[in-house]
Amino acid sequence: MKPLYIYNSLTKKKEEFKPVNPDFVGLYVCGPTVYNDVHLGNCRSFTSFDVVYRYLMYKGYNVRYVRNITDAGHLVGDADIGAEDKMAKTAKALKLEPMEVAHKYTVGFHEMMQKFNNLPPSIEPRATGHITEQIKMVQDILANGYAYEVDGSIYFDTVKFAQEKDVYGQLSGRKLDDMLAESRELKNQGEKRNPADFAIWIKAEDNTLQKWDSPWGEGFPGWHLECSVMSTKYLGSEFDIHGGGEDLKFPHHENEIAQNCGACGTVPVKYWMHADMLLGNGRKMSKTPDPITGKSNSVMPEELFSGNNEMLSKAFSPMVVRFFMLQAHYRSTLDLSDNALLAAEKGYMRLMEAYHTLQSLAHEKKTNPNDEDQQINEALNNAILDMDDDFNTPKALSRLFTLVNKINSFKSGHLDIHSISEETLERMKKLFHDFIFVIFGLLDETQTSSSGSGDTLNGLMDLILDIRKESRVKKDWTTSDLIRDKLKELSIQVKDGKEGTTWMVDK
RNA sequence: GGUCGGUUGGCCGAGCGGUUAGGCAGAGGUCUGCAAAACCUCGUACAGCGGUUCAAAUCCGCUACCGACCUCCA
Repeated sequence: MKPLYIYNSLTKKKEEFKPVNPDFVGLYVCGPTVYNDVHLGNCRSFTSFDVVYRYLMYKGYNVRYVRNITDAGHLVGDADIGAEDKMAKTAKALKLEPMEVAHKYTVGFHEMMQKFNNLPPSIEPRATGHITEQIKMVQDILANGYAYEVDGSIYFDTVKFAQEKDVYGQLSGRKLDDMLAESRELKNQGEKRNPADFAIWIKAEDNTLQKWDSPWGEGFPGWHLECSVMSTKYLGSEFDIHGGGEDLKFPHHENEIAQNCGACGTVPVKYWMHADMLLGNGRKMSKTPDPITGKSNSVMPEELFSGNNEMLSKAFSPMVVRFFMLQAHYRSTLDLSDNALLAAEKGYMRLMEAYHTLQSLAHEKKTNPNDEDQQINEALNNAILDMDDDFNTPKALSRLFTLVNKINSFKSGHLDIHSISEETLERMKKLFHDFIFVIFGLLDETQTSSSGSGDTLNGLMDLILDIRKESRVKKDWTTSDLIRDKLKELSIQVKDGKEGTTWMVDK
């Protein structure tokens, strides 16, 4: 296996990936809090990690991919000063049971992941399904002296932890002293001994909707706890990769590390990966309304698929959006705009068309050695090296497009197919397929080829194009152009080539 | 205010010391009955200023602008 390099947010360096247990990979990704519909920004980061998951498997690793569903304990604001629970807020607003809210948005989330062709994780644990384990971890942390109880709530003692373990702040690049100095006068620290402390178990009020019995009375777990608990439970106290959005780095992931370390003394994750944000109007796409404009800049996936959004000139299909995301590196911000999506759509169609063309190329086993052969193999090799270099999908995609050019040239006869060996052609067919469908996870949304049989549309198109062919032979341009123009109106593009006419459904 | 990151041609985006991706749009050409598609050719972009170097979009410094995190967000 060729080495894989991953940029590790913890060390801020690219490092060679070496799994804790050879051939097995534990991958944990922070999932959604199911109190609201997923927006496109969420989809981007889940798609980024879907490619990571796919590529690890493609390399031959046996991957256990755990992605949680947060359905409890996620607060808006500070726990100690009476903040609102996200689940409860929605439940009250919609007059639903919290479990109903969770279910509704979990179903919606799954549907959306499917539309984007993201593979389901191996395990998708829920916070509410792991209350016992969370209580146990709170107890462990208490037993190790890194937490304290105040009136039925348990707080993580960040200051003590930071003093005793040289771990806190490493991931987010924060110094606890700085944090203390600046936040001293700003915040109401309530029950906490220190503003940097955070709740790991929160005492329930009378009107709290989701609450469980614990040694400290009725309450519910703190937000960061579920990830610590569930990653440990399913992947062990030390596992390979933990992914999430850049915005989760602090405080969520930093606190996660603190909890794990506070409970069992070890740092949980070898490689931290953070996906950068999707931008809308130059700003992070967020469900939370902008405090100045009062408007959310988030684009909902449905709006994209329907075109029902003022930013968009038309509808875009999920695979076009996926392609659009693949054209940027996961660690870069990505700017969504109508123009960019339009460009992605063209590129996606071109790639898919070339894929079909490639599959139809035949070789007569006679070879005139040429450097085309070498160029093609080089592009294929490089595409793999690009993926090995921190999952560089845009670069790998660019290699594919150099092949698109070759493929079209072979078809049109500008290049002789026999300037490459049969092995190279077969290798290109195989890898081109693998990249598009297996690694990038794209689906073929194009309707093509008159070669397909049995299909009504294909049959009709064969018939129509036959009639058109007849009229062209008779130089009846009026009829042939009428057919072409009317089909165009129906979004079917007719393409006359040297070896006959093909067609495709335009987006 | 603190911490971190970004600024690449008309747009989106790779590259992160020398060989100057890719997609889209644009110009010219080939092909075509005409188009479209495809193919060929073209555009010399790296925020500004200074420095290091034989060599900088890439390293260092300063300035400007933008953003993320520091409250909840993927």
